[in-house]
Amino acid sequence: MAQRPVSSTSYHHGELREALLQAALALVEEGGVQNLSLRKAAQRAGVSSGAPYHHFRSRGELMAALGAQGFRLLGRAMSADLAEDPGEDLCLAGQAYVRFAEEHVAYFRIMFRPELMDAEEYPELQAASAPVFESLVRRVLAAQGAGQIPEGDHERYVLLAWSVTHGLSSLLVDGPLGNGFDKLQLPRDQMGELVVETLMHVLRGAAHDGQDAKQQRKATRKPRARR
Amino acid sequence: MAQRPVSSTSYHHGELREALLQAALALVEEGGVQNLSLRKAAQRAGVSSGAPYHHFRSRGELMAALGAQGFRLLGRAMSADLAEDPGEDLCLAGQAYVRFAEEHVAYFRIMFRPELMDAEEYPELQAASAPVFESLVRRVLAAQGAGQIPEGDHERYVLLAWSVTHGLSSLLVDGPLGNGFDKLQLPRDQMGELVVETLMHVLRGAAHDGQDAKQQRKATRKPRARR
DNA sequence: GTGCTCATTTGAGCGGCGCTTAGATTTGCC
DNA sequence: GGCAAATCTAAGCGCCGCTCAAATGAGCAC
Repeated sequence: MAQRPVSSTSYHHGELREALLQAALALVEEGGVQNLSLRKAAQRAGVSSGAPYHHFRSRGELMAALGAQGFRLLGRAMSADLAEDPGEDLCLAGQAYVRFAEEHVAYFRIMFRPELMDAEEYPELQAASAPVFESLVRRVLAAQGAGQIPEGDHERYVLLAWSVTHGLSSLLVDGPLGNGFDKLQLPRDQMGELVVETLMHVLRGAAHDGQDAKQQRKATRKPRARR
Repeated sequence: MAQRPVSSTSYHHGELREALLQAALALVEEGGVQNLSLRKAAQRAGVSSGAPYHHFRSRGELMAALGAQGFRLLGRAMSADLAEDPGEDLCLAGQAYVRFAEEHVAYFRIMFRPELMDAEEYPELQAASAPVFESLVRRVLAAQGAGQIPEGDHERYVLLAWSVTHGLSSLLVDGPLGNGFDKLQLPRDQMGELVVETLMHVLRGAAHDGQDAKQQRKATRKPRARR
């Protein structure tokens, strides 16, 4: 059963699975997803081209394993910064999402390519990505409870927040051909903070707006009569 | 110079370039980007495996051509619905963006994979995608002028709007492994309308909010003194 | 230690891929 | 009719994912 000899001069590698994952990630970092092949990864790990198939049923399964790693990293990154204020907390999580995409381009590209990993077959992926989504919902509900997001159906705000962070991340990672971004004056590495803050700002504005309207409605019986 | 014999029983195909593009799109629709190979496309068009290279220098160039087609379609889709009200206009354009992604998954997947088309080398792509971005900026400025988006630096709102529509589209197309979406009660085909409307709603709220604050500031000299 | 078992690894091989090249075929133009 | 250019074929190179029989060695019972 090979218990990690670490110095691998032997016939049995011992840590081949980990070595393959590491090599695969490096290959993606160097030349994109298309640069990742099991043969190259095997070569880097110092084994023959057939060896990987004892640890991964297919290239897709290796990609799924990398994707799961990525989701676990993302989850940790989003839980790293905490804030007392629920709105601020949501804000930090969103910014962490975008920062993760910028700093781990290779992971991000793999994570959202379900067609590359014969997804759905690999429950590890589901298990790794579920907490990320759940924490988002939790944060949106908390922010709503604190009156920093308009009341009512929370799902639309979950989807809105997720769309914004994921959209900006995708645009940064798979760039729009340099066509729009280059025309914007904003520096790339500040877009995450700026966009998430802007969204949070307008959400708070709308939340207060709604409260005012409601209070006013209560007082004067005239709905939507602001200003 | 072959002038499209249409009924192609001859040695020269005559419309091979178009036939290849059509076959390639069909292949992506059937099995994703990974299912597209020049050899298969050539076979569908009834020519040998070397023929495509007289019309496309590489697989990437064919993808770039498809991507350019996609951007032109997207541009047309976003200009289809017009509204008098600038805010409503921006809203419709955003919803058209998401609808395009849902209805033309194959195109959408190709358009935002710069690594698949040796992008930057193909000015056709730049030319096709630039108008889409420019129309977005124009609409944001118009909505700002009509007081439906907070004043000031418009770029943050351009980026916000783009991120929302692109993010939701990406999530719908490259699905988050069914992990989050399946837990939401919202029907997939209504997410586009809902999210874009929600964003526009909070933007309007924040815009009015800012106006109120400003007017109040003018009157009472007490900044941010609302409620 | 001896011998057994079985996961691991090898190496050869299959079909498919992107892309190149040499040569056959056709077209448009003079 | 004849010619140059464009188009297409056929063969081939190296790489790919994946499979399989055979070789290897680690762990375990004794």
